[in-house]
Amino acid sequence: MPDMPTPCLTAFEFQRRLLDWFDQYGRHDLPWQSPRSAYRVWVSEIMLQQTQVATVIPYFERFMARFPTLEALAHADQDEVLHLWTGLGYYARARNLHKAAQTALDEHGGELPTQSVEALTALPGIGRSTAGAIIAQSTGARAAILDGNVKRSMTRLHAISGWPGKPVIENKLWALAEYFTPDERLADYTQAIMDFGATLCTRARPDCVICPFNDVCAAYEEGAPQRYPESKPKKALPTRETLMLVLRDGAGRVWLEQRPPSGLWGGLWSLPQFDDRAALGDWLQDGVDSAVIEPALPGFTHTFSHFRLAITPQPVRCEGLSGVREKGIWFDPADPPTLGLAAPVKSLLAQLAPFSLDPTPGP
DNA sequence: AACACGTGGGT
DNA sequence: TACCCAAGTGT
Repeated sequence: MPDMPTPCLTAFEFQRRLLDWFDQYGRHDLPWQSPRSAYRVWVSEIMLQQTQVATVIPYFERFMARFPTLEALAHADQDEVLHLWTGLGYYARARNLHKAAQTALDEHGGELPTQSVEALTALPGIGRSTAGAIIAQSTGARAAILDGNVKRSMTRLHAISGWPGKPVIENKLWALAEYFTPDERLADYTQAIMDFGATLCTRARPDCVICPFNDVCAAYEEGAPQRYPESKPKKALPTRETLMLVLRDGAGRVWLEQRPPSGLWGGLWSLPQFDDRAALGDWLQDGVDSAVIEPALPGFTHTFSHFRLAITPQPVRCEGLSGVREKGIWFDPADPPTLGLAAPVKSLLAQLAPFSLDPTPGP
């Protein structure tokens, strides 16, 4: 292990203190802990990527009720998988999960290949850390994880400067994570190190007074544990402007189209989108004779991590639209289909429900 | 290496 | 309020 900082404790002593703390204060009743299976742990770990436990729990319960086994998931339509992911975000996780289930069914006898980190990371959506978490929790074999909790804990215990996302820093953190990983009680240790970061060594207000490592923590010694980990370098937030139309037929149904299989909201169903008004003009001339564009809904913007999306919804009254575009559906807002919808689109449609084509003079 | 990828919670 | 960021991975 080149480049490993001097550990704050021997691996054995670190494990003893952490597991003692976990036995008393750790979380022992998370939904994926009982019953514990490779499939359930896998699904939970995918959902938990960049997503907090409290957010995941209801999604996990619904997902397991509908897809109790890897085989059930593999046989499902992607539309239904994305439907259960609606609102959770990072939809590539759902597409990759679905694809990986099919691969496991076809090439691994219907089981997750938990024999090695390499076998697991060959599946889409499973990286080094997620592979370690699955192996440790479902088989008990020795495997390390390096999630945000471990990164925060390790940078503090060893006063490691620099943004942990930087490869040189990340390598040091992986070396420490591997070093501290025990040979026994792997499931407990893995849960313990995450619980420690999530509930004690928290980002804004770590509870150092009751921390089992406060006598060896370099950041605590410096008097400012919250200084670690250092922040990601910030960049300007671009705004993407786009035009999304709300098209309604005589029955008040809304026209939805499936987005491309990758990229933003990949595979989800959404309103027809146009880069600019010129593209819209072409499209309307293409098949709609009597379209009337009238502003009715307020401008809509949604802020993402890396950009702002400005949507300009405008209802279009038209006749005989079906056939204009090949792949789309007329969607009744009062009768939700089992299709994936992005959260802002779902919200927008919900606001649309009482809307009708009755002549409603604007203000 | 740097960026894309969602959403909701915390301060 | 306006950031920051959470059980990361893929390109």
